[in-house]
Amino acid sequence: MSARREQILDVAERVLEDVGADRFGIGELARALDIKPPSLYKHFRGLDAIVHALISRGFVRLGVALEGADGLAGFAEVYRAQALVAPQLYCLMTQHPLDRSQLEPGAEERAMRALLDLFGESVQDHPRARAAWAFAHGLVALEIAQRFPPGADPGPSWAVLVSSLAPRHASPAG
Amino acid sequence: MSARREQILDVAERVLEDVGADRFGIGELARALDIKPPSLYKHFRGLDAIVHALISRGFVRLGVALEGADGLAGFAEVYRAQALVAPQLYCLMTQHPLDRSQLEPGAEERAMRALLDLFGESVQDHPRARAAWAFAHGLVALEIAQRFPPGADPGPSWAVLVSSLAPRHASPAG
DNA sequence: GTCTATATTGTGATAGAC
DNA sequence: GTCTATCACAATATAGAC
Repeated sequence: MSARREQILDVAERVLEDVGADRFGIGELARALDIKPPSLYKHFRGLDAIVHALISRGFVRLGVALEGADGLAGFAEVYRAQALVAPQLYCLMTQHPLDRSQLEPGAEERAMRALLDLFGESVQDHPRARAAWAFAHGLVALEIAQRFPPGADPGPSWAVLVSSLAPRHASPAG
Repeated sequence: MSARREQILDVAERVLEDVGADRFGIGELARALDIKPPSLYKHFRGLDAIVHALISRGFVRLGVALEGADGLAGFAEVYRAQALVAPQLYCLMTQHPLDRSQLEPGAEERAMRALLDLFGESVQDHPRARAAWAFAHGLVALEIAQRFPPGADPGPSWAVLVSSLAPRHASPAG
C-alpha cells in the first residue's frame, strides 16, 4: 500500500468522525485533503473501497488492542476505549452486514480471534464469548447513540458486565 | 391522526424492511403506495416526519410488549422477538441519537418505563437495567448485522444473558 | 498525482391545477 | 387526495489534458 493511500485514509478517518457516516463521501474527503474529488480515483476504486479500507484498519487496530488485554476487566476496558477512539468508524464496523470480499484479508479475523482467545477458543461453539462481545457491543453502541441520560456514567453498567460474566466456579476450559 | 396516515405508515414500515434504511425514501414509499411522491406531502411534512412517526410507533409497540413480559427470561424473549419483527425499524430506533422533538410525546418513555419496571425502578440510578438492556441490544444488533456465523444459533448466548444477570441472592430492591 | 469538464443519477421538496 | 411540472441540489464516477 502506497504512502499516499495511508495518508488519505488517515485524513478519511478524521473526516468520518467529524461529519458522521452519512455525510462522509468523496466530496468531503477531497475538500479535507484540499484536492478535487476526481483525484481520489487515482488511489482508490471508489467510495466503497475507501470505506472498506477504513473498516479493515479498524478491525486490525481492535485486534491488536485486544491481544494486549488481560482478563474480563481488561477486555471491557480495551473494547470500550477502542470503540470510543473512533465511534463513527466503530459503527461502520458493526452496524451493517459486512461485504467481506472488499475487506483486507485477515483483518476481521484478527479482531475475532483476539476476542475468542480471551474467552477460550477450544470449545466447539462460543456462546460465552459471543455473549460477552454482545454485552460490550451493546454498551458502546448505546453510549455512542446517546441513549443513556446526558450526565449518566456508563461505568457501573460496565462493572455489571465484568461481575456478571466472571466465572464463578473454575469451569473447565474444554 | 387520520386513517390515511396510519395506512401510509403501515406501508412505510413494510417498505423500510424490504429495501433497508438507506434506500428508504419518498420515492420508494410513493411507488409502494402507487401514488406520486408529491402526494405524500399532503399527509406528512417530509421524510423526517415519516421516519420519526415510524420510530414513535416502534417505541410504543415495544413498550406494550415489554409490559407483558415476566421476569428476565420473559424480557429476553419479548425484546428479541420485537426487534426481529421489524429489524430495520429497530435499527432506526436505536442506532442514531434521537431527535426527541420530532417523536410522538411519551412514545420513547413508554418503552423505557416498561424496561425499568422490569428491573425495579426505585433506585436512583439504573446500572443493572441499563446493563440488561445493553446486553439484549448487543445481541439483537449483532444478529441483525449478521455477525454470528451463518448457521449459529443465538439461543445459547441469550441463555447466558438470563443466567448471568439473574439475581443470585435476593437483593433488596432499594 | 492533480486538474477541468462532464455525465449520470438521485434526492427531497414546492407550486398550483384538478 | 392526487396529479403534472419543476426546482435545487448533491452524489459518485469517467475521460482526458497536464
